[in-house]
Amino acid sequence: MPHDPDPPPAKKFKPGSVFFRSDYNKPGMLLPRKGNATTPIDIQRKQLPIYQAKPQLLNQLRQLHNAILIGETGSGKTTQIPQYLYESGIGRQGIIAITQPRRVAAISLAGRVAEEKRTQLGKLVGYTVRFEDVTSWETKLKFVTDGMLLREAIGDPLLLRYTVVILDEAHERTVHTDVLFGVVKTAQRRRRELNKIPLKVIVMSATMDVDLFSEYFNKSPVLYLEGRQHPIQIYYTKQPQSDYLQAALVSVFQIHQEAPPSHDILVFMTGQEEIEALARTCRDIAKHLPDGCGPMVVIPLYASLPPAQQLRVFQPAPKGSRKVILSTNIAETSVTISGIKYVIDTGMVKAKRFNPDSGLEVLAVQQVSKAQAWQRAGRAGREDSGSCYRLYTEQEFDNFIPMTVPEIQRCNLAGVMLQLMALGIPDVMNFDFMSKPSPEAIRSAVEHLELLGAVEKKEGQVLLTALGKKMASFPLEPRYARTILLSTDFSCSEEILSIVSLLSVNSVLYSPPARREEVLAARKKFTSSEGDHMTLLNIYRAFKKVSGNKDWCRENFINSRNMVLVKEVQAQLKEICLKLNLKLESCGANTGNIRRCLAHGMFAKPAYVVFNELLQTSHCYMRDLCLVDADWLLDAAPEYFGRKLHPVKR
DNA sequence: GAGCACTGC
Repeated sequence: MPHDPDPPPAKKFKPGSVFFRSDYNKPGMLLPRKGNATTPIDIQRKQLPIYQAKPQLLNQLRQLHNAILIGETGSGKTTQIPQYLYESGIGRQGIIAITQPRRVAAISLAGRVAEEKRTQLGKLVGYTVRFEDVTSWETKLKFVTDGMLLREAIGDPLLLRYTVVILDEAHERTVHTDVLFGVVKTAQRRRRELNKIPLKVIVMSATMDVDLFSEYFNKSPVLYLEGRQHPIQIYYTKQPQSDYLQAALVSVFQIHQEAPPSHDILVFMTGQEEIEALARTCRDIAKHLPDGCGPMVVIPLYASLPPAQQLRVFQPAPKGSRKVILSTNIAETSVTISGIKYVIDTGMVKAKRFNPDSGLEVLAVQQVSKAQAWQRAGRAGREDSGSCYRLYTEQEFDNFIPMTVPEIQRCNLAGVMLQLMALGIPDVMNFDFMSKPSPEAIRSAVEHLELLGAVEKKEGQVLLTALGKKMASFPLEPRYARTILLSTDFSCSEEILSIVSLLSVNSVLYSPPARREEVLAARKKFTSSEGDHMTLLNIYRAFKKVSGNKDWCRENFINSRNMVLVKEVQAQLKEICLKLNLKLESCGANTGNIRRCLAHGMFAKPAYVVFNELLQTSHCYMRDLCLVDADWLLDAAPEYFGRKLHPVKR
């Protein structure tokens, strides 16, 4: 069956990685249709594919309590459906919420819809994300991150302010979306039982595999919307590739030698190190290309890159040059780059898993799912038709798992379980998850919460303690929340608030490997013999002393963006502490108190150090260590350490 | 002496 009707752009560079063609036959595709920036906004709205379906769509949505909506990128579903509902009076008694997994999406979508409604953002149309609430009493269409709506549900489990909740990007299956599924389903049922205004739930997905959604929401009907995705030609390798990096390199230069220079290439890879290595190799080879082959601009893209360098992916390459972007899966959803004509998919991704027995997190390279491979391919067809070169055979693709395992089945559930309890869910052990986590993962999470004193078991029931209730009010991992709550006992709440803020954002340290010596020299100034936490605290204090000066950050290899985030988190945590009447005080030079407090909050592993993270990559790592005394640990959790340190012989 | 995908409250 496989044949080779249309060989790849070139095979001059190195034979052996020839692709053959397969038809891109995902449903719901339209031929290219160009948008027009000068078209008035209400005409633009009517040109969207969804506009044709508006009457039937509203008819259906008016009657249904639940609906699943499949719409591809460009269908206009996210911006139009909330407006259609509002304009036709559906859900007028309350607010229509549209959830998004990402902050930027919530913010920009709200901006777009406000513009279409010709109103000021924050009036009829608004958004709520962490640290930012642009809504008012007038707001009827509210874009919100799923995590934010979940937090809101702790104060109002029936979501009574809302008449419609639209869960967008549901196919991504973030932990927050998954928990929300259960929360809205419960709220719907309870509101019916209590004779309150009904809650309409619309689940929106960009992929076809929605049986689970439909099944979960009482076999609710599935509605289809045409998108504006352009055709994408898929190519597979004829033979399995033993070295996907080598295969990627060959493919980049094959395309480079044949395709017009204005056609940019996006390569999906797994991480910073291999991206930087391949970038160097590409640049070296590009210097020695035959005549007639244009120059190449190679741009790495991954999340830990400083913002200024991330922005380079949006700059067009100089005329006659080709842009080649080497990216992690950040370009799958979070960063959208225009002008991509070719996608090269290595078929690999780095993903985190959690082992509930050992408490060990594993970050490892693995194969992508089919859904993820389609998502990657789709990045080539955003403005025009494109091509996707898969560095694996069609048989290999057939053996990929259909969908990425939902995050809720891969992560530490301690925070999720605590949140469910705070929501007043009666039987958390048997919560109605759409995709159930393993019983071990649930049990391990509840045990962890028990050790932290957040829950207690009574007559087979798991109950939230007063401490647990306070812990749930912090937007933090439970152990961090507990550490803060304990800090008043050690008179060091000021310091602990700073340290927990530092630990709860991505690293504030920026360490370009090429400048290793300089980095070490700069860091030395802040290093504390008492451990990483104290070092971080030193850095934070120095940062505040210079009022967050950006030059200072650059000179000291500090990531200023993350540092600003630390400040915002710290302010938020402080506010919560004040609401809980927690005394804020500093321990001054008595740093032993800080470490003692850390030991009490984060004791969950071997004695003598407490750590921030236990992670397995090529080796097993403990990150962010802090020296503690063994008897502090025994003092913190006598039962736990009595068992772990002196195992009973049988 | 080597290292860490991506979000979010």
